[in-house]
Amino acid sequence: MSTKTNAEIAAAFDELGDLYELDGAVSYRVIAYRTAAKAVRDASVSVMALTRDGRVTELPGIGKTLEEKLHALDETGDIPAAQKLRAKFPAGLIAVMHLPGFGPKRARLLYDELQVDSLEKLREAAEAGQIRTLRGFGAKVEENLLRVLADHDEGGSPAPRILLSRALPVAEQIAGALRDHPAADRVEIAGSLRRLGDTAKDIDIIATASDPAALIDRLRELELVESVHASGDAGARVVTHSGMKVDLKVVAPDQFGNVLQHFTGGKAHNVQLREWAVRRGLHISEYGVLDDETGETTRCATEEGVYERLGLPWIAPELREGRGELEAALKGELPRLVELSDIRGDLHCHTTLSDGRQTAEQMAEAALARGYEYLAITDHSASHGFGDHVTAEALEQRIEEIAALNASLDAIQLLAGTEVNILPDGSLDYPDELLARLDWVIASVHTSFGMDEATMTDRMIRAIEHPYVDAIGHPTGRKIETRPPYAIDMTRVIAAAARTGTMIEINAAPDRRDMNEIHARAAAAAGVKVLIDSDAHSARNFELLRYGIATARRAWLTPEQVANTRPWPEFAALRKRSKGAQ
DNA sequence: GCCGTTTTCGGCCCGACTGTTTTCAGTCG
Repeated sequence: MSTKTNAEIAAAFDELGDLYELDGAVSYRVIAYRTAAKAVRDASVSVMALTRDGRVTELPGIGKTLEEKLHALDETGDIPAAQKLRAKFPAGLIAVMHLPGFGPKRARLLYDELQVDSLEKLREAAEAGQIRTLRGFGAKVEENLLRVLADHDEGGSPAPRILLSRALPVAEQIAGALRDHPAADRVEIAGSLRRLGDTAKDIDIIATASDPAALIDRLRELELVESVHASGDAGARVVTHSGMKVDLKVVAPDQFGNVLQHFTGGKAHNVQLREWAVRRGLHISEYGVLDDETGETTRCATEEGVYERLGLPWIAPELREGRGELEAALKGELPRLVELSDIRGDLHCHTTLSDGRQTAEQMAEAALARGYEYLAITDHSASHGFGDHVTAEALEQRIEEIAALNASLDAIQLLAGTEVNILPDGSLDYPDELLARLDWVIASVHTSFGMDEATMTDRMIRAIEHPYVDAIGHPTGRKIETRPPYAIDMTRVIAAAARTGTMIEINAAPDRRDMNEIHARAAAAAGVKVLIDSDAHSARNFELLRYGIATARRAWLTPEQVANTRPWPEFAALRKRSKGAQ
């Protein structure tokens, strides 16, 4: 039997949490399973490997009982308690429980009283007017339910998430417009947008103003606003023409810090922060910090003030995911996170030779304008498969062109490179003699995504072991909105990269951000030098590096752990080909 | 079910909203 992935284990714990909830278990037990599921999902190493090593209880939220369940999952592929409860509750009941406005209590009552065990049965009961007869239910619930079920039928996606690169520029534009208003004092973006996650649900803005009504009016009148859904003394909710919800809250200056902290989240971070505070006799909310001893609530004008009141240093929003940041803050071990200004070169971009829009010279000039010290030109290789392939002969000619360009450009080092395809068997589609003549080789998978995990992982590791492969590009192949990652064991990939001195890229293209923050954190911890690359297909695309930086920061990466923060001579020596030569 | 700068037992985040209620339960973020 194959080893369960962290995602599969997390799903098993979530399912068991749902089943226990239906079974009426004390809520804290249910919460414990959900917490454990998150800890597993966020773990940067294989949880099953930890289990076999007897070290899994080192993960926060995993104790003796869950350790036993992990052993069962490993040995039998299932958890006995889950099997028992699945026999007790039909699967359709869990779907009922997850409907908006419904939960375990309501689902259970419907099951016990009306034998509702599926969405179809639920609809029948609602249409027959049976639901309003139940205690705690009424006509309103029944009406809302029928509406929810109708949405469900139309494949109604509940509040689609928006890619960060679409939401953030809009949020920044709105925040900028508000800041420019004379009534504005402080204006900040909050929510998952401020934490720079892959996607956001909506745009949250927190502000203070000398004249709140005037600032709220300013928002309502912005050209990009399509409609106003709610508006009052304390804020407004509007929707943009592009369909994004925008929430503006105007608050008193002396509690701006509390509100910004509260609405920045994330959920797990805030829960942990509040639990931690309770143990010290403090209670945190968006309104302030209440001290049990004095009965007084402290309001904070700044976010720093909130953390300081708790005896903690300010924590960067990108770290606020409940992944150990409180413990690190307490010990004074928060990382100095990598910043855009630390980056000295880009090791992955395309030109008109393959599918890019600008020439190598234009790309070099754009990189120079960004202050880069080096740039690798990495067009697609011989079998790219989309009509943009670069033959071996063309690449040989390109090497000469780059040499000539380098002679004419003093301030930047150009690298003659390639983004070479990793073929299904793990071999590369240029001869070794040609790869040896290049300054830089990044290898990526662009075809045959459907193979099984072991085969795909072996394929990738064969490329990693190739002496002329300096780095692996977008290692899981995911496209956030359109394509899941192919099956690959990143634990093995990272181990192979660490062993061979192969770098792994964080591809900054905002629909990729691949590797993701979990893998990037694991890679750095394993000693892999991480790259942050734009994969630019035009000079303008260099701007997208900020999204790679965001992923790196969410992965807790320091400049030291990112290879392309180094000056050129140091970076040059870090390449596998340089090490091999010495 | 987890966990300990009070605790190995007895706690376990905070507030808003909705719809049902006549003081609250359930759900949500």
